[in-house]
Amino acid sequence: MSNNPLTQAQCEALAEKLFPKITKTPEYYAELYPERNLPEGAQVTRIAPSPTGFIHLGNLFSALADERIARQSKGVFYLRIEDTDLKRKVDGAVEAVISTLGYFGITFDEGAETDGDQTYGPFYQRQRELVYKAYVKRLLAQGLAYPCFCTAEDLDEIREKQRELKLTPGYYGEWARCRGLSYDEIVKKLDAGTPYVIRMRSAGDGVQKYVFRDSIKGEISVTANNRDEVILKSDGIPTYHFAHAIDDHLMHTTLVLRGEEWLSSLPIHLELFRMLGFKAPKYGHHAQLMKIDNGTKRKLSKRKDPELALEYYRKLGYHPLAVKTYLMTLLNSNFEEWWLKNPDGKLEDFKFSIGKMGQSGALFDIPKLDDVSKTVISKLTSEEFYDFLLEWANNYEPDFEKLLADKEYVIKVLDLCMGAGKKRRKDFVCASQAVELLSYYFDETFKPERDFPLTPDIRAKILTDFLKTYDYADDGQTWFAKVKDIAASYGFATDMRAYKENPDAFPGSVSDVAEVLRVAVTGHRNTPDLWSIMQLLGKERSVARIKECI
RNA sequence: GGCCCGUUGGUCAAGCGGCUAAGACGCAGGCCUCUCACGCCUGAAACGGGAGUUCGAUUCUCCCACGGGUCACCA
Repeated sequence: MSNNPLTQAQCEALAEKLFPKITKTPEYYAELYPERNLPEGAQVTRIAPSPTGFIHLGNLFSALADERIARQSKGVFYLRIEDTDLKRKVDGAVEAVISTLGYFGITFDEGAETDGDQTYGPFYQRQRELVYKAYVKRLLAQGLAYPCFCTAEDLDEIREKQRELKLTPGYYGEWARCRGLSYDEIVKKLDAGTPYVIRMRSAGDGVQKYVFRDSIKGEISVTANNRDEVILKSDGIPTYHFAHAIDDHLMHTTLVLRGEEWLSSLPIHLELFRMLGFKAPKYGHHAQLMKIDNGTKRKLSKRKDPELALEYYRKLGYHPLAVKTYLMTLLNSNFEEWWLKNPDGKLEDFKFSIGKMGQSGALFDIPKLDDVSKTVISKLTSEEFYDFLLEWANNYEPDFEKLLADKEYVIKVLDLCMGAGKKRRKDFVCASQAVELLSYYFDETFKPERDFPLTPDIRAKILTDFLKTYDYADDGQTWFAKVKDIAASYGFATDMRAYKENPDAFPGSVSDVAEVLRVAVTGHRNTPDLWSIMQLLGKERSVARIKECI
């Protein structure tokens, strides 16, 4: 007990004076939350967001890793709500966390608002106040914690002085004024009703270094903590540090995965675990997601980057599996290779390992997301993609939802647009983009750009010629033969190879003729097979659209 | 500023003392009996800098630079 001016008896008296109503002991809680009965090697992981109402990519990123590790090892993955800061609390935030993560297929075995096992609950930190206090009381009795009466101004003053002296700022050593308070002084302040916090009495010197083994980063050098960190705030609620130690011990978390911004407070946590007589969990600190801004890499920011919010992707209609898959490529460097080899493999089949998690901050790359997304969607059946579009439209695009009402027709359209068998097309990136891509299949959204090749008069002639021989009953080959005939009648090349070898020998080619038709019918220059489209649209509509262009 | 983490093509990255330094996205070019998409082929493109250890450093050590993080009664 480093320079504690109080005697053992005084410590105990103080603990009792401060927390007379706390009668449950650490032993009681140890029994209440027994060791989990899990198979060998099972990992217990968790995500512990604070209910600020903002769920971002980083949350999903770690949740994905936590979930994989737990499920893969037949362990437990739970949700704990860190609502110790009432200033940041937002109503409905917990529901938002669950629903948003749920959208991306993340579910919990236990935790807040789940119907899983409640043995280790409650999972809201606010509701665990008495648990924390039992441990605070014990620490007090052991002389490992003490009340501190410093005001915010006092602390500012201390920091200011330290800054002048070029010392490390913080409440430690001789700067920890209240650390040396006598029993009488403490009692006097307490009786006067002076507000206080409880601080841990650090035994570290802030100098000694030791090597810590991080599950992701490997060996890292840490300096022993020497700060008398606040463990219980003046409102009687613990700080993150303390709640983390208590909860993760009592809930028997085996692996804590968190952002590397926590690395600097690791010494505090380690000391806390030691002080409390707990075995510390394994830690894995992962790098942050970054973005490129004005040529420099920086952390994704809540205020400046809408793409940080998960809601952003949901709104744009990215398929949840696409976002997950992309995140997985960032999460585990060997995932992509595996995915290429196992194109039909499910995410769950991939053997995820924390050791393969990246060391440095990955840049979130939308083009790459889009590519992954196209692939993911191309693996969906038309039916599945239809259901996805429908659900999205139902939430975000009511007009589009109306168009989807004719399911039979839309499925046929999707069949065409997605291609069949091995020849899958990869046109679709997300639902909002699909609305654009599909626009010409519906009269309501058909807005032709009419960007024709060739001159207006020749184009009109081609269209007129086409209508003369057009027969809806023709099969694709017959149809195309007729298109070729038209091309030939204008002296256009009908053999594309010959045309490409000597383009100047012809005034145009069959591709120009097809293009004129394509633009007339769809309003676009790039579409899937035109004959099929016309079959789908039906004779009336196709002919009408062509006539309109003559 | 102190402390901590990081630095391989534009991006994500493999690499773990000896390699023509993988692969993916993107980009450029080409091929695929009408465009596009798909697919395939080809190409351009990288070890931040400086010392040291070593027969030999992308890989190990140190220094520097740069990037990031953190120093709250926020998590």
